[in-house]
Amino acid sequence: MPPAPTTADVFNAIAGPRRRQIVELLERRGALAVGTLVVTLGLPQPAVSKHLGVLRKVGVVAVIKQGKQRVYYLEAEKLKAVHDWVKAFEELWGHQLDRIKERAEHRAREQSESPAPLKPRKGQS
Amino acid sequence: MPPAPTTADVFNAIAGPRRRQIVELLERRGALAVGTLVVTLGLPQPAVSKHLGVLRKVGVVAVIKQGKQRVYYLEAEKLKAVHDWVKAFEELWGHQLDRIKERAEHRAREQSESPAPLKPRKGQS
DNA sequence: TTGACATATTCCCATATGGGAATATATGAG
DNA sequence: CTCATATATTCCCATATGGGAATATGTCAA
Repeated sequence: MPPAPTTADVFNAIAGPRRRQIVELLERRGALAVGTLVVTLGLPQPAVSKHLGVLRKVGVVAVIKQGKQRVYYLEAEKLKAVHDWVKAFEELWGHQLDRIKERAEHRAREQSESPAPLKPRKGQS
Repeated sequence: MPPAPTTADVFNAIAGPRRRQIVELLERRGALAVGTLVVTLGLPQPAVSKHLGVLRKVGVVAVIKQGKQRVYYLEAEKLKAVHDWVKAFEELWGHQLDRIKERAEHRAREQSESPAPLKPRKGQS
């Protein structure tokens, strides 16, 4: 039973710094062949190809075959999902945090659930 | 040599769906004790505590000791980093993508670097 | 003190990951 | 066809990860 498929979504794709670097490069320089990324990142070519594979699988980048080269470019709409998700918390970081702490202390009164998944220790004597 | 410390930043923290779920819950319901999260997520308590540990380590959540309970709340400013990063690509998903593809094909002319990290195959005769 | 409750920590295991090394595939040149 | 270039794929290894199970820590009540 796969309760939570961790991988293969946009959030996971941009979790790695290297992959974020690639995305930034593709944004600043428009569209780049693998070889250019290899030189720029200073990574071995297979590593770059694998990162590009992850980004491509989730649709953050796409490829054009240009002769023997593969030119990668950004598909920025896929990043919009991330943008939208974080945007939901935008209003929060405008408010002073102390209020949040107060709210935490206030609402803590209501926290008294009995988590069923807790197994009894071993049966008392 | 750690060329790129993959872990322990905000991007990595929200990469897991479970952790994103926790963040969403804390936003919608304000501040929650671990037990509440355990019940809501249907995860065993240790798992929840570990996820909270990851989020806390990067500062996305914080804790208040409330009696025996630990009440967690959001520190939304940490999410701002993600917001800012994605925002840099905001303008891109407003433009039609065909132009980007054209641009890719256009710029592909300039892609002719010689990746040094490529080892010669076996030495030609 | 002891005991119950709430949470954290540790150990274990299966899987995913990044990068290195080697090899395979594809495409163009001749 | 063969060869070289450009990239992708595979194998391997060390490390990280999520979740289960068990245990430890902390805090309150009596």
